[in-house]
Amino acid sequence: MGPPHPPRERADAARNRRKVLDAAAALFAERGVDAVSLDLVAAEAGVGKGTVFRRFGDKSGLAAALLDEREQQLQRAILCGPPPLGPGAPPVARAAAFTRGYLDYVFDNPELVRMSETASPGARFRIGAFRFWHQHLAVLLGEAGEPAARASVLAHALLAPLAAEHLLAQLAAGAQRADLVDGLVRHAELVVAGC
Amino acid sequence: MGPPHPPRERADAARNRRKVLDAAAALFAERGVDAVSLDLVAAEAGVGKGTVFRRFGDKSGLAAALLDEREQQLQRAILCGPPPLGPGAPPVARAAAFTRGYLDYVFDNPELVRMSETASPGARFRIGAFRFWHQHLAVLLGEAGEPAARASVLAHALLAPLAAEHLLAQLAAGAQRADLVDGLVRHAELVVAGC
DNA sequence: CATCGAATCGGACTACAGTCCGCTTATGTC
DNA sequence: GACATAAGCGGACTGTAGTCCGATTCGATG
Repeated sequence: MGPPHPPRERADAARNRRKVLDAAAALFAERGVDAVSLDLVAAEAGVGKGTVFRRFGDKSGLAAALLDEREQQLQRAILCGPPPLGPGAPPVARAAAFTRGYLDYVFDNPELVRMSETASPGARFRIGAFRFWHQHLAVLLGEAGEPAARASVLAHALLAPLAAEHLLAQLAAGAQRADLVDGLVRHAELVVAGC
Repeated sequence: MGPPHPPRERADAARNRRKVLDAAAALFAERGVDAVSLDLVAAEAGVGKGTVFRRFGDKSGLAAALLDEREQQLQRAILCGPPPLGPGAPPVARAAAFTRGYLDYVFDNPELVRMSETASPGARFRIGAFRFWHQHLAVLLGEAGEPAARASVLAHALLAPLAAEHLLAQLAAGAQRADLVDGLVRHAELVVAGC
């Protein structure tokens, strides 16, 4: 058999995706994530509205695409980076390191993360990355001795307070970033240590 | 001085509020919370659109108004009901009882709670009730020995996974309600016990 | 290079959230 | 009971999310 005609992305499609991502990054940085409509992104990118929606679905998909690289970086560090974030350290230390790493990721661009999580209802859980974080924590909890059903729920409990919306709400209420990191790392340690 | 003209609610305003709440309850129950627009609620209630928005702000406000009674019931039980939910029991037991009570409240009407939490961004934290729950847990954590800044963050961490959106996502992913309750009660115990 | 099938494009279109302001109606006073 | 005042009403209006499908462009093939 010859080459199975791998369905490559068309050249114009790739070009348009870049134009949209560049325009979105510029507009988000300039005016703030909330003040930018997808209409505007499309106009600025010089493409039609339908193109933006077909490719990214909604604003949360667009935000997720912009965050993709940073996110994969963290995933790689977990899968094959040095401990305690990567494999090799005990579960409590890995969970604490994950919490720090994830908070760094969120605080890097909180508005964008919030948008990727909340633009459409349940968006956060549909993202592939969420499953990755959840799976990682559930495995750590399993290693620490929790039964599977409970480990899954506790993994959710560890991830829930890391949502950008929660963090931003606490900052807006006057909390310090250092206190958030401190409290959430302790939270992770307490839960994984399991008393 | 005479009576200071207490700004009472006008009779027609009260009548309209009832009409809107009744129409909303009926439509939400019949078609599901998501499939009902406020336009439709206004039409069904026989009032203008502006009336609905002026009084309830948005769909989350309307949902919150419908939940108000059930919510105050839980608040009363915490403030002056019998232990372990009410005062008198040790912090760990009270936090566990709160978790059970709150989950009962959410599972009573999950779609409505989700709407009250997510219709507008950050809605959950603006509701007065959220502050109440947060304060309650922060006090319990303080009694258990946590310093104030950390107690506030941990109280957030206890509340975050109780969001209807999280619970519904887990149910949709196949989790059982009993496992959620079990895991989240344990979560609360672990955090308040503080190792 | 000409042709063809299919993937992609783009903007008109629908529906909804939320605002605004001239009109109506209730309430308290004489 | 009539009046003055302010609170409340309601629907027209604006801007955005998201859909849809006829027109266009791509890339492979002979």
